[in-house]
Amino acid sequence: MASDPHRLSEDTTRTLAERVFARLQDDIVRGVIAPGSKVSETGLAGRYGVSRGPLREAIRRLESRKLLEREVHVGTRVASLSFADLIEIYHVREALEGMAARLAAENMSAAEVAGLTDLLGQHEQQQDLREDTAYFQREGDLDFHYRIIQGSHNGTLIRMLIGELYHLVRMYRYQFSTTSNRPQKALNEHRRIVEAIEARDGEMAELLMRRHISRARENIEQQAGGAGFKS
Amino acid sequence: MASDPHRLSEDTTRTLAERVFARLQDDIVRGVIAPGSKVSETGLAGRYGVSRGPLREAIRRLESRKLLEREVHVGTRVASLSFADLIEIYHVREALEGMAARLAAENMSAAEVAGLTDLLGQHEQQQDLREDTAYFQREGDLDFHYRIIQGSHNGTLIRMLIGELYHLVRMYRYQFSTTSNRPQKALNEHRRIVEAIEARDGEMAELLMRRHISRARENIEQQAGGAGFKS
DNA sequence: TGGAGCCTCATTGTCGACAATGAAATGAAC
DNA sequence: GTTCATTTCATTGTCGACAATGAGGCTCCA
Repeated sequence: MASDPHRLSEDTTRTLAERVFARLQDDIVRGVIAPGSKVSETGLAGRYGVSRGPLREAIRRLESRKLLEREVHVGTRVASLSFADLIEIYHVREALEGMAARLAAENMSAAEVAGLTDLLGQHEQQQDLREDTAYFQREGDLDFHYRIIQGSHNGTLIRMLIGELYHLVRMYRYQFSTTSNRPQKALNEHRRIVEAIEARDGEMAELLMRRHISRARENIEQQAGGAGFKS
Repeated sequence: MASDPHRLSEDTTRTLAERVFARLQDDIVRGVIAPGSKVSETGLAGRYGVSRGPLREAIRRLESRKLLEREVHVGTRVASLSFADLIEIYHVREALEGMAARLAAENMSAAEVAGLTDLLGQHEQQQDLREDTAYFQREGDLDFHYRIIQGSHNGTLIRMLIGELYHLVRMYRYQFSTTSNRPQKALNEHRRIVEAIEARDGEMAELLMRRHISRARENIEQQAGGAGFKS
């Protein structure tokens, strides 16, 4: 993805509306467009070089993903996660990803399990060398969770988590530049989850995943005082 | 023109796109437009008396709710739930509504609990009188679940369940005209869930709700042979 | 000086027209 | 008669223009 930040790629395979949707979502999640800021249709249309038609479609889709908030006849603004919102999301993640871990332990193919073990090994090596810790925390952690969710082989579950919730989680991470203060602990927890999946122990995988996410939530709750949350 | 049943009401409070969205969703969920049938933008635009602009926005929103399936440059068709899809949804419901029941037991106000008890009383009376059983099964059951979900006071959870999953559940119910063969059992299970909530026993409420939905799923799985599922 | 009402204007909502695409219909070659 | 290429043509994708709405500024009056 080495394209100009403000121009849609010349990829003609997909439709214009889809490209502007992906582009706009990325800009929102990464914080290129400030959370809470108001965006105008004409402004965005100019920014991405499209007319308002495709843009409005993208806005509607982002709206149903809670990345944009619209008020009729007034305007659209980028969502700004409140502390309460984030805690809510983590509670839902706990339930859904716990289920995903259980299903992954039951349904993952041998190749998928091997790939997961591989990924964990890479993370441990990075951690070992003390290199690129920020990368691990920001995207590597998500890769790990993505794999397990995909491994559930439940399309509805995958859609709800990866297709909807995780965009908000990612936006939050960019918004507060969270570099977890517990990377080593998180990595150990990942290790134990993988072991449970390798052993095809669904119950254990669910328990460990729930605890893992629960601890992450508690960590956020503790740090909450300092950060500048919406309210 | 004004008497055309398919024309949108003259309600000018909301925007045209929102009204056509609500209208189209209703027609899809209720099966007025046959599942799996192809719909054209011009056709729908004529049907609802709007131009293609607002209609396309409605289509995009229904698409993200999985009520419509679109193929670029080809067309849009009404979603048709496969058996596997439905089972997936029930698994997700089990996790999410179990959580909702626990949160409801913890967070519902006294007034909300009273209202829930009231609703259950009405259902038991209807059941007792053997009247309107179909109504109970189709909408009354959903009312019960809606209340508990709302009682969780978790906006994200409410959005995912009521804002997204339940439309599919409702569509399935209309599609197969399901008159549950276990209304009395289901009602008893509802009763026990309410008792757990009244006792503020979150763990028990979650357990009972999970079991309730799990049994409903098993019931569907047993009946599956006869019905004409997509594949 | 302060406030109420009016007006202006930027922004959103809606529409019809044109371009691009894919699928069905037509016809020619074997 | 079958198959393949070509050509239509209906349908979707995109655009610019017009209408409607609400926010902010301006004037006027007490």
